[in-house]
Amino acid sequence: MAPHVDGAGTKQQRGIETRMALLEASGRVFSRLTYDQAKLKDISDEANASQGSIYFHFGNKYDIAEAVLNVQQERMATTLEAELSLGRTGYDTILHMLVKLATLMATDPLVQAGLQLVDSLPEELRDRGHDSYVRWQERTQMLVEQGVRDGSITSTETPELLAEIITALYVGGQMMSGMADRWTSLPARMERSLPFVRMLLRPES
Amino acid sequence: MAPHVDGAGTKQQRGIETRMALLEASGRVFSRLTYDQAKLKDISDEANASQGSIYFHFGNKYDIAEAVLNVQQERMATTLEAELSLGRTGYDTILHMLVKLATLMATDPLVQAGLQLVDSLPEELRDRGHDSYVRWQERTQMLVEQGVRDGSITSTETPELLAEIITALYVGGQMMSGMADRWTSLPARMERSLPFVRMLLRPES
Amino acid sequence: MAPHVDGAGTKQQRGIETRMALLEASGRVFSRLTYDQAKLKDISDEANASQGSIYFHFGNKYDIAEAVLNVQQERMATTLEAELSLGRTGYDTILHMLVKLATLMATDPLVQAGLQLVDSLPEELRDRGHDSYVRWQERTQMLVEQGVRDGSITSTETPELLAEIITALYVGGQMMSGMADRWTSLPARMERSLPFVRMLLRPES
Amino acid sequence: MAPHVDGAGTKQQRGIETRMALLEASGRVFSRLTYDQAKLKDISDEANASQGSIYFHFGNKYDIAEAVLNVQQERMATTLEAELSLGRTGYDTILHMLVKLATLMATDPLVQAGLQLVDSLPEELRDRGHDSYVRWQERTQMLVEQGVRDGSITSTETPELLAEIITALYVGGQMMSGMADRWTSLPARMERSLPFVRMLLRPES
DNA sequence: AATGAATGAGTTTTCATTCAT
DNA sequence: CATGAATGAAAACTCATTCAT
Repeated sequence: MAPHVDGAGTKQQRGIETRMALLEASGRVFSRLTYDQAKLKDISDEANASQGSIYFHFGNKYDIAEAVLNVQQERMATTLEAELSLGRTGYDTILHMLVKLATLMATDPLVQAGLQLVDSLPEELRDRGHDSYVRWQERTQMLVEQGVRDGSITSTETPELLAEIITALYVGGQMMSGMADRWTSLPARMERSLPFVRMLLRPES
Repeated sequence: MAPHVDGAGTKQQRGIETRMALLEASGRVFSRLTYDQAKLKDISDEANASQGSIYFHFGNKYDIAEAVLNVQQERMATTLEAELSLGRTGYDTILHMLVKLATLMATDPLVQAGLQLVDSLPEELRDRGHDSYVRWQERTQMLVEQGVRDGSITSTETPELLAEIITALYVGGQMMSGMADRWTSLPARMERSLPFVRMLLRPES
Repeated sequence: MAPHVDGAGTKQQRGIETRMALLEASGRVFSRLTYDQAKLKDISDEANASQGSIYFHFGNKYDIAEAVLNVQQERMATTLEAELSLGRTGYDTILHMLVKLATLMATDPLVQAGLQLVDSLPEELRDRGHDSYVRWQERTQMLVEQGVRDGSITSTETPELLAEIITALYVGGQMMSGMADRWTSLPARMERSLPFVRMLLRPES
Repeated sequence: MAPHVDGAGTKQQRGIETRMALLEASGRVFSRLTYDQAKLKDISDEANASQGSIYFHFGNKYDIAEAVLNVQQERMATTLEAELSLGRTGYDTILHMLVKLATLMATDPLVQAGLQLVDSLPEELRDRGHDSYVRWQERTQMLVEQGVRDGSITSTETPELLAEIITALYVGGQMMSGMADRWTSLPARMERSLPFVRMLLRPES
């Protein structure tokens, strides 16, 4: 069974390496260019492989973009999971989460590719990208609710509204720093935002 | 000499109408699709005109996208100017500006097209789009400084930081509502954010 | 509306000419080569047109093959209709029909293309080609039945069987002469077969 | 030296099995698809072998198609030889031959593959396929001549014409039943045709 | 012998742009 | 001014063939 039918179909060491090289090359290319601007030749050149190898490993352009999106979502989910598993208060988790995600975005080209890709994808995939933003806000809302329960969050606003504001703040910061310097400045920017997130969640203090 | 060279030439009635129809059709098409996804045929069909007419009126694809971007920036600038000319305090101006821009984005397809277009454009134009976000933040910063001078803003944070936060909040909200329902919900969303902007600018109150 | 959406969409004289040139070029090419062996470049070269023009007029390879098939079926149907409308006996009509179709196949490259194309087409289209053979046998059966009614056919075999035999004889002759000399010999071959068809339909005489 | 060069070399058991599996898989695949539609991957998958193995055993695509053609012609020749060696009259041999070949075609996928393959092959091979139809007609003519000599055939038509008619009838039947149900119905169809072949060869009776 | 991986030439398709009327 | 037609260069995709293990 050809690898592109099932990511785990790869049988030989060399195949695994090429597949990964292609994926990382895609990350670098898609983090600079839109789906349509990026040519398969750009990717295969960047990976020092042939154009045919993309077909062998991923099937077509759409599918390699999807693979990139999957990796991005996995890595972000993993980062999130790691924060959630530490047993901290809702409040602490939110603040740490913002910083950790910012750092991930600032350093991981595959994650950046996912971010950049979202709004240039063919319809179906773009919707998948949008969904991930919605789920992100939902996750934030759950953390706010947890924070209210554990007393670490004292705001009397609804968790829904607080999550909406925090998400907007985060997403906006991500956009602005993406435009400015390809997310390099995102962690610093996020640090600067934290006092306001605190003010939002614990207004009295 | 062709209209696209001679911006204010001897346009006849029919020509003006076609040009406008094409521009508005571009707005509708580009607000749904990226620069590359949108085909000139989509636009000419949407405008009930021929593909050739686009070349007569705009020169090429790049130029019609640029025209859309120009219209968007004009309309946003006009809206802004209108708010600035009312002689209100910096604080009031900022709040009103946020709401007015949200309403504009929610209703004007050409403005939406500009928003959607930004991150799928060829390099040079994309940079122009990015610049407009930077100028927006600068404008906000100036308004904050004005608010500090006129006493309507009492925060002790630097105007630069305040402007950064407000801009991120706005941009993030715009992204989220664009994804959710093509900006329909943006005005309502912005209203919900205002209390936080107040808290930001006048923390004691 | 682009011509390839609707064959009748062509609006200008030049367009009509190019479309026809492409169709006839397709006939010549497809009568020599299978669907896959024939390259679009062969067709556009043969028609002295650009490859893009095929896209403009027909949309894609599949559709130009379908257009060829349609023309073949039309021309054969027209020939058939002409014979049927003469008000002859069933017996006479069958004999004349065989000869007329043989002549058509021997002379019309587009009809030949249809014949040659049938068994190298993508699945769906191939089935359409097969259907036309089935309908042909049905038509023959109807003529036999008519001949029995009008007394011109005296065989006591079932019309179904007679039609099956005649059709096989015809189809086999068409195959053999197609292989031998691209259908040039088909009319002569058909003439040689007629006595046997007579013997079949009027055994006593 | 590789098997495909050394037809009778030191094949090991495993090699023989793989080669045969590939050949039979080719039969199944080529009986459904044209030369170009059939991909080597289809064949190796069908044989549960690797693509590479085809090259070891057959050299290339052209050669595996040729091997299929060879097997088809061998099997048909063998069937024919068996009938010829029974010392029957020309008349009896012809009738039995038609039935036996029909049965072979109805049951042997490799023979079916040869039939289907003929008119989609690259030029040179296709000609070989066509030749086999010509030789078939010649063989039939020889049998008619034999029948005339041994008195089992009483028609006064020339053996050439009789052979032409019988071959056309056979080939046509084969085409029609191939289209209808992949040759399943061919033996029954042939049985139905026999009375007419009799009428052809012995008109008085 | 066999396999999975890799290659690259060939083909179709796409579509911005140009052209003739 | 406008249109439909035509073009050709650029891409994606396909897949027979070769390669390394």
